[in-house]
Amino acid sequence: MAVELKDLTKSDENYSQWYNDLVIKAGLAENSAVRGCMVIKPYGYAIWEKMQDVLDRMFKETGHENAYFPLFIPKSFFSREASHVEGFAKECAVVTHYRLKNDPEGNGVVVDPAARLEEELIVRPTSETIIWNTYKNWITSYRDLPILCNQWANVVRWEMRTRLFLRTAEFLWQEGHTAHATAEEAMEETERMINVYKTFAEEWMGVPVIVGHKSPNERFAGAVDTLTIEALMQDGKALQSGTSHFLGQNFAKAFDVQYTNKEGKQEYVWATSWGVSTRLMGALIMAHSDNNGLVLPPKLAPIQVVMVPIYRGEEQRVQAVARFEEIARELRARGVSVKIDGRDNVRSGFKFAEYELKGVPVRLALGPRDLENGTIELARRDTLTKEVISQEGLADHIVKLLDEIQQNIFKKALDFRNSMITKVDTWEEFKDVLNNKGGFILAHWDGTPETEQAIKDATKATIRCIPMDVVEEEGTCVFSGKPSKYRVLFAKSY
RNA sequence: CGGGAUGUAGCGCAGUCCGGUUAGCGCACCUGCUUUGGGAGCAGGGGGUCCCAGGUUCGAAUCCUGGUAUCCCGACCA
Repeated sequence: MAVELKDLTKSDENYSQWYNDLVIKAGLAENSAVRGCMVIKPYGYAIWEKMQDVLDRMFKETGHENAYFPLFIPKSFFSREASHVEGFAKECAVVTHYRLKNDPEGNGVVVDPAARLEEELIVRPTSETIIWNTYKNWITSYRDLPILCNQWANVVRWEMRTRLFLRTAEFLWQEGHTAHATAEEAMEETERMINVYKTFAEEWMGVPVIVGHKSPNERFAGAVDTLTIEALMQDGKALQSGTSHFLGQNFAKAFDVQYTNKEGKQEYVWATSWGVSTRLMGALIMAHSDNNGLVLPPKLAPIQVVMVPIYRGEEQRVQAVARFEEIARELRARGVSVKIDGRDNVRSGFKFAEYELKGVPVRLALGPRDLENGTIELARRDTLTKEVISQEGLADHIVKLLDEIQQNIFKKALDFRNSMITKVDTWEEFKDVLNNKGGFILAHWDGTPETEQAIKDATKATIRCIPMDVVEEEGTCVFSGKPSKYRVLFAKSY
């Protein structure tokens, strides 16, 4: 069971190996027999479940309901919205047959050629098409609007190269799909949901994000406008962590979804869609982890406090565990999730290292000395500090401490992120910062897709977003020298 | 689909150039004893289609031919 993490040398290509190593060794996930697909292990899934719980609650608080739509989408649906199919067609898994049969030559089973589907089915890469095909039947009058649905599901995008959590062929996510009577209402919804994501990322994951509009090049296929939250990882690369799209009337027109307004006139419905995925797990890991492993924010940690008894002989072990049981009861009564690790077949030092690797925020150790003195050893994962304190008032202390850790983790990530936003005004500076410092770059851009593409070709950096709080400012494009009205956010990204 | 590399025990690797005992090492696993306030020590033990197929040879993990799988770098992307 002994696992050792390679030393993390940030900002070079070792980081991705280190990340991979960490995900596997911390027991979050591993590669599966199917190329590009991932097995999420119980510990990783427990974190995802917590994320789901919180998000689901936030969606419901903003008026949404859950529903479920089919995994398979008839191929013809994809032809309806031209730019949508262009964005997704290349990476879809296609079902062509519905039956296997025994190989006449005796080599196991083969696809039965007689069982060819008349129309192929696409395994959903996203559900706009099947959902809008359904909404058509749900909507006839303004009284039917708005429709505010969310779906928790898996989707498949046949990516060429995959990375655990960040990009897998199949991934878990939620996708909200809403239908509105007016453009204003749909735009409000688009903004509302990106702000839900921002709140979740910052207050629960402890990951600061920048909210903004995607440039046309980076926009979702089929959207009129895409809002994004962009996070910064410790190696200086950006990670798109959630998106919310204003779809205009594109899908309503493609699927002929009209409603009768108060004046008795037929109008097309306005749409939004928004989603976050298990990629958030990647963001969580890469935003906070250190050389000892994961650092989980208390609000999402499956285990918030772990207790490790120190003992010599069975009698001492039982005593320590018994005292831990009492403390655990007090903590659980305060809503803290606790694990007592009374295993006798690994040593305490091993357990310390193991829970650090797994990112448990607080660790308590209790031995004969403590039992005698009424003290206990408390270690913080975020600062890697430990202190011996009195058992008096321990539960209340820990509740406060968990809160403090949550804030500290966020602050640390925020300070780092802020230190990695650089304003540049020349192309030389741009390249220099990108190569030697990394992080976000605020620079003027002439607003053309051609320039954006040229910058990408030259440096691999893309426009992550045009920040919401952008300030109007006269300037010249860092690449083309043409006039620009504001700075946009560039970075290399995952 | 282009460029590069690698397939040897559950994992990580050495051995391959230069063919030659019974294929080896670290971790993990099993047994026993001693240990236990930061990843224990000693002793013993189990586990192999050396990726697959064919060829050369007295003899192949090693050489040759073909296949196949995986990984990395590009293009694609939440």
